Amino acid sequence: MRISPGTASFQLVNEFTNRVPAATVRRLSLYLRFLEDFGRSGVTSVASNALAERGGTTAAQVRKDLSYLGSYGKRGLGYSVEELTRVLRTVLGLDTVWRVALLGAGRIGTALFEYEPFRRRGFHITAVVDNDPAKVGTRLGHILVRAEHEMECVLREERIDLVIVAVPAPAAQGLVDRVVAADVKAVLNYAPVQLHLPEDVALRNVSMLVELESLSYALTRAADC
Amino acid sequence: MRISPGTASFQLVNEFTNRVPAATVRRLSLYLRFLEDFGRSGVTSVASNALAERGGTTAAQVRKDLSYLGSYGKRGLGYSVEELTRVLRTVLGLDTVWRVALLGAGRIGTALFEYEPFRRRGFHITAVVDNDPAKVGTRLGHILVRAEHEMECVLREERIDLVIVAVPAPAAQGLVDRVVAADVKAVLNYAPVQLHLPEDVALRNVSMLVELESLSYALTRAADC
DNA sequence: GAGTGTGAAGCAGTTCACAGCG
DNA sequence: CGCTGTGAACTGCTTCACACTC
Repeated sequence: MRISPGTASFQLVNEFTNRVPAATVRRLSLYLRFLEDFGRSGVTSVASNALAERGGTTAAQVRKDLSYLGSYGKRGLGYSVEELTRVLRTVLGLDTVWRVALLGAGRIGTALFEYEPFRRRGFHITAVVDNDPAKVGTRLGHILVRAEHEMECVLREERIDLVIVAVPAPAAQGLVDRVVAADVKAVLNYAPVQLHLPEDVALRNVSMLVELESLSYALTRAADC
Repeated sequence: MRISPGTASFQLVNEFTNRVPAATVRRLSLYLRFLEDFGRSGVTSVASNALAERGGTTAAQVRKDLSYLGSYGKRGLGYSVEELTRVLRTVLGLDTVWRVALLGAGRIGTALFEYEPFRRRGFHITAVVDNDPAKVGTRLGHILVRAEHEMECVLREERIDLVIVAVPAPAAQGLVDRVVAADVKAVLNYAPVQLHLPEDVALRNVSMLVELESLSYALTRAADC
């Protein structure tokens, strides 16, 4: 039930990485960010309540979350910043470089393309596709914008792992159908539509409007109490 | 237990709008989008399973969600597209114009500023603040970019309801502290930090990285099974 | 003593199943 | 007969509390 603790190049066993609740996975992302900050400021050991305070949760939550990965804490002391950073990177799959294609080079697409932290985390946008003839052939950074009808070729040539959808809503479903056919297994969707795709393709939706509207709901509620 | 159904300008009673689960609120946003689509294509009545199919949930979920708002369905028939659209707009607080300030006119800020759907939904960005002297005094669309030190004035003058934070991570907390002091009650945070603010201020975080990293986790899991 | 790891309890959101109405 | 509305069962996440270890 315990991963050999002293191993330098440890291997995460399936039993642990299996069945980590989705809510926990999202928090692991945050913890990793905090750990990196702590590391930069020279902290070597961190307790669950420090992570909790930083992330707006409780210490119990942090410990439970981390316990899904194994036993990396030292009782009476906390967690080694360096070790835990390494573990989280591995669990989240951030040891690899992921090859990402950006579909849609409009406002949002361009902003995403230029968003530094993606690259720092190993998400390399190595292909950009757009259907606007005025854009095809131009460059985003040093990446050539390719025509939409070439997408299948591009996905194959660049061995794309993951696709970011930043095209207008009506175009999105048709495009991801082709993406799925080209055997890509992960889609990050910024288009304001609900995409339908097979079970084995991972999908996350980022909706700018949903968040704003939930704030609007909160404001309305606050107003009449 | 029932809101008088025939009233043209109906009023939503507190008992209903109270305690709608957050998860439901987010789905209501989606349903509203679908209803507007249905409306545009001339559909006048829609059943729970149609909404469910469109939104990737189940019919039971849709009915449960809508039941928090009252009884707007007709048994054997479904929901009136027009009526339900109206109800959702009201519940989500989209009958009002919300006055929004954008903090940070960088890549993300600019992209958000130019994102059309915000305005269509009644979120009007009426102020932009940045601390880069090169940007202050220029215009984003027809909005003058103001200096960061003027923020309090701007928030007051423009009677801002809601703030979008799109500044670099290190600047974010200091800025929202001032925003909170200026009595703004809602914050949409795009900066990659966990913000700490009083209970009575609504906060939503949009993290580009968290979503990508949860996909990365999913890809890693998929690979070794 | 300080702080982890974890069963068990508690809570919230989802799904089921069916009575009830149009 | 079709489809809603909803208590009841269920599932899964969070919190608690405490034994355990460094």
